[in-house]
Amino acid sequence: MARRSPTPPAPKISDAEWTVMNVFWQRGTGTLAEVVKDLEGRLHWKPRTVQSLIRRLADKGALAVEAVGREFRYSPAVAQDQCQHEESRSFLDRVFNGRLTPFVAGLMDREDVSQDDLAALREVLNQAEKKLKK
Amino acid sequence: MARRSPTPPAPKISDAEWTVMNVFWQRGTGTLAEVVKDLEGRLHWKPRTVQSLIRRLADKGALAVEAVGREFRYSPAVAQDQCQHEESRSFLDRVFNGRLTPFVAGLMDREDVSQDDLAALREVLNQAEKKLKK
DNA sequence: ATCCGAGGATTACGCATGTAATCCGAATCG
DNA sequence: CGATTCGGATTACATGCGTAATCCTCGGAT
Repeated sequence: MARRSPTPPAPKISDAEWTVMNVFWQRGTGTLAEVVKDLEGRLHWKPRTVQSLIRRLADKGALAVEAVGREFRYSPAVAQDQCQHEESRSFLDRVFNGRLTPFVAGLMDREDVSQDDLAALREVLNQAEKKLKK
Repeated sequence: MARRSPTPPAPKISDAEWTVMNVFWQRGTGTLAEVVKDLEGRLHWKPRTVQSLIRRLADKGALAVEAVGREFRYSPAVAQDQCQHEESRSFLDRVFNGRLTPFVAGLMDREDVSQDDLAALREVLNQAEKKLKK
C-alpha cells in the first residue's frame, strides 16, 4: 500500500480534542455555548474544560476564530478527511505495521459485522478496483 | 457493528511502547541487548531509552520479566491480538465515530491499494460472512 | 587485583494532556 | 445600581510521554 503526499500535515489532535473537532465538523461552526450544549449528556466535561480544548485547538490552528460581537464563533480550519487520513496512517503504521488487511481481519474476527456493513465494504472495494484500473 | 466483551482490558500502550512491543511480539522473548539490536538502524534511540520503555512496559504488566543469570529476559505478557483490537476500537470510535466502512473508504480514496490487497480483503469479508451465517 | 562495560535502579526534565479554577470585564437580571 | 452570569485570558496541576543521564554493581578482560 503506497502513500501519496498530500497537503502539509494537519496539526496533531489529541484524544479529547478529537471529541471537540468532531462536534465542529458536524455543526460546521459554533460558539462555546453551542458546543457545550452538543456535548452535555454524552460527557461529564465542565464548560471550562471545553473552552480549554477549543483554545488549544485554535492555538494549534485546527479551529478558525471569528469575533461575533462579544464572543467568538469557531469553525474547523482543517479538513476532517485529511485529519482522519493522517490518523489512520499513523495508527496502521504503529499497530499493524502499516497493513490494512490484518486490521480488518482482526476486527471481523472479534466483532460482529452486519450484512449491510459487509455489503458496504464490498462496494468500497469495488470502487477502489475501478479506480485502480483507470 | 457490535462489540463483544473479551478478557479484561490490556494495559494502555503508548506510541513509543508499541514500537518495543512489536519487537517482542515478533521475537517472542528478548533481552535488552537483543531488542536494542533489533531496533538499531530503524531508530535513533539510545539503549537507555529502550531500557526505560521496557521498564515501563514491565511496570504496567505488558512484559513479563524472568531473571536469567545477571540480566533479565522479557516476554510479552499480553496478547498482540487483544492489544491490536483494543487500539482498533478506540481509534475507530475516536476518529470515525466507531464505523469501519468510512475508515476503509477513506484509505482507499487517498492511497493506492494493490490488486493483491484487494483480493485479500475480499477474502476476509467472505470469511466474515461465513462466520455470520453459522 | 584492576579496570571496563553492560544492565538494572533511580532520577531528570520539558512538553502534552486531561481537567479544570481564578480573574476580569461586559451583558443581563432584578 | 448592584449582583449574577457568561465568555475570554491566564494559570494550575497531576500524570504520562519521549528521551535520556547518573549511579551502582557485577562479571569479564588484562
